[in-house]
Amino acid sequence: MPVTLADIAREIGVSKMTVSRAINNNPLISSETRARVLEVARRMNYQPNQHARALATNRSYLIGVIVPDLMNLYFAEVMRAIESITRPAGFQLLICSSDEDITRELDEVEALLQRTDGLIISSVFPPTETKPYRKMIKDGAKMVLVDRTMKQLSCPAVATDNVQVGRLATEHLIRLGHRRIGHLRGDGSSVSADRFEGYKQALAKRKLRFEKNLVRECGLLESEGYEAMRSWLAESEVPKAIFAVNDPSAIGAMQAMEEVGLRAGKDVALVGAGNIHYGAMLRVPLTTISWSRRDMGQNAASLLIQLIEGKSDSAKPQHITLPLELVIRESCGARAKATSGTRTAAS
Amino acid sequence: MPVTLADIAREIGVSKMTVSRAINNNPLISSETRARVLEVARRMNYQPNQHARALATNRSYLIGVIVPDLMNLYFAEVMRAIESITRPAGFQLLICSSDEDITRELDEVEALLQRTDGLIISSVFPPTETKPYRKMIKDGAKMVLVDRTMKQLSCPAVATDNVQVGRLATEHLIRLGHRRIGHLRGDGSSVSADRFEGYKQALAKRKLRFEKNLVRECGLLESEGYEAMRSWLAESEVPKAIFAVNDPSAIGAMQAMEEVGLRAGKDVALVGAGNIHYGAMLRVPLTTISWSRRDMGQNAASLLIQLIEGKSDSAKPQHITLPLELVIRESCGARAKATSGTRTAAS
DNA sequence: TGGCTTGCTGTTACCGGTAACTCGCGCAAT
DNA sequence: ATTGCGCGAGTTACCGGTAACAGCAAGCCA
Repeated sequence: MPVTLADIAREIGVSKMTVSRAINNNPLISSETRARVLEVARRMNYQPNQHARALATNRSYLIGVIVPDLMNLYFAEVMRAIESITRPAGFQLLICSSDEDITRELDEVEALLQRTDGLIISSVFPPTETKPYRKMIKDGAKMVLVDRTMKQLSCPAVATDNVQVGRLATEHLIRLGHRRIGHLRGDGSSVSADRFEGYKQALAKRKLRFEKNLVRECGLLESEGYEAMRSWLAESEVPKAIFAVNDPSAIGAMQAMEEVGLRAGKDVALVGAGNIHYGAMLRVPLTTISWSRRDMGQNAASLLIQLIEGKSDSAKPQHITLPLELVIRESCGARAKATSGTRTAAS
Repeated sequence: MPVTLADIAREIGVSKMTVSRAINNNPLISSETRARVLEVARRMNYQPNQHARALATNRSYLIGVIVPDLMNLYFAEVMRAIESITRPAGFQLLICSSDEDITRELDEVEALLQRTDGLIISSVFPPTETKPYRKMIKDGAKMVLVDRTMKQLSCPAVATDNVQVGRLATEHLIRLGHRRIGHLRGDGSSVSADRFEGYKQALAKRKLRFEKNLVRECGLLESEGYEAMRSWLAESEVPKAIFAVNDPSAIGAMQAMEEVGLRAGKDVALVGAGNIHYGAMLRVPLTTISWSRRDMGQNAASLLIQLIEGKSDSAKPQHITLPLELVIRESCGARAKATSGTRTAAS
């Protein structure tokens, strides 16, 4: 049904190849012929078959993106930034969500590798389990890690120093006078582990004792933050200051607190991480650690395109670390004047 | 580099076709042969080339989704619902954002039609301009409209009755005692037009005069709601009650109000539409009109899959309209007791 | 005039699958 | 013994592009 190169060729009386060359702006063709072909192509509403093209050239001009959670606006911002680079470069995005699930992530990755030129992954994998990815990279898979990285993996990556994230958040709470500081510690992913490590380092630096029962397991989803805080509230005394592994979990925790009449910033000092879009507009504006989602996405996209175009030295993959800043709002109890929060550059 | 059917065939000493049949569970093959093939395929880590398959079968198992705004969590919820249906059916999603831009939407649609089996579109087009889509559908394009529909287009669609949305919101404000009700009226899209129409109908029904200067042009993005309200505040008196075309614009307007010391729910009664995720958690929880994003996405996905599988009667495309409810929170000034808001079924 | 570029176009084969048809063989029925 | 049938596997062609090479006329120089 759709028009093919052959149809156009027949119509004008030239070969398929000539038409192909005209369409692709190949210089080995006279400008009159090209003009004629393009005119007819337009008239017949020719649309190249992308699958055929991909099969012949082994390039699909598709980039796969795997994020852990579509409902986390943090990733929406990163994707938007990715798109701002890939789109002008002629790539389209195949976006998938792993829903913070390892098995699902692996499924997605394997499916996407077949149909894309490369992947941008925010991986849910624990930092130790790099085997599957190691293998894929050895087999020539082109991928870039973003936000959630695996240090031992020889693969370009864009992230923040998550140990530093944990330290900044915890130190801020210590500075506010708190001595018993709790932590909602996320899952087994590298981000969670690193932020937890930063939390411990901050305590150690100020000679505060690390208490195991001040740390609660919790996922990275808002719903998980909510559940974690609910059970914490039900089971024991909750500390007066808490660093939550990320903004969604902090927001979930905040909700659970409100349900029992506790208010963040007054009864419990709360700090998150990620600076998601609605953080400043919440009932209690969220104090958080911030970094540029735009730089994150744009850098990741550029790195991947370099990989795809073969313009990067694959011997030593580039790792980009983004600078952090502390954004002080009300949830930590240090009332900020400006609505948008006081920003303190760091690291 | 990657393993192909031919490699496996050579390895075992059978034909490509036999391998293909084994992989695709074709019954015309002995179970011993199949077992042997599958074993070798697994051992060699065979991954079928999707482009070749798509070229040969004219099926890509890709579904394109075009939404107006990735940062609007409303659409994140819809996409998630779409995925919950398409994924088990074996399709992957190619997600694009039109950024509320007509030209860009058309670009995306044309690009996606080439590589997908069908599209789910939340169209930014004004309801009158249906020509491009009409043509594509005539040419056999498979598409389903979601949320933003075009009534004159013969194409399956899932949406709400947006006139009703405008009426419910406006009537609620009237019920609260307001007589001069303003409206942030969105753009030229059908949703905006319909909600505006509902606003006017509600006024007419209560014999309230429609005042042109109580209606302000505004887009559907949060930033546009913010800008619209800012200039409104700068230029003239803002009415004591406002129906904003959707939640993001309402939230943007709320921010602009806060900047000049006005508080939604106290100084100005504000109602949005869409019930986005953070609506209940905002500094001033947002009163809104709600409908199921889950049903919306799931229905749209099912309709499209029916279209693709050829199981639907394409003569009369199905239109699904979702029921509405009013969710009363604080921004309208009617203080609700429960945090989650009072829900009133309607329509 | 012959040989050599140069510039444009055509030919052939191939990318990696699949549809549709063909073929050979064993076995039951005639 | 012949026929017919069904099963399992192979052959061939094609999906719609593109790479690589071949061909061919005009133009230039010796």
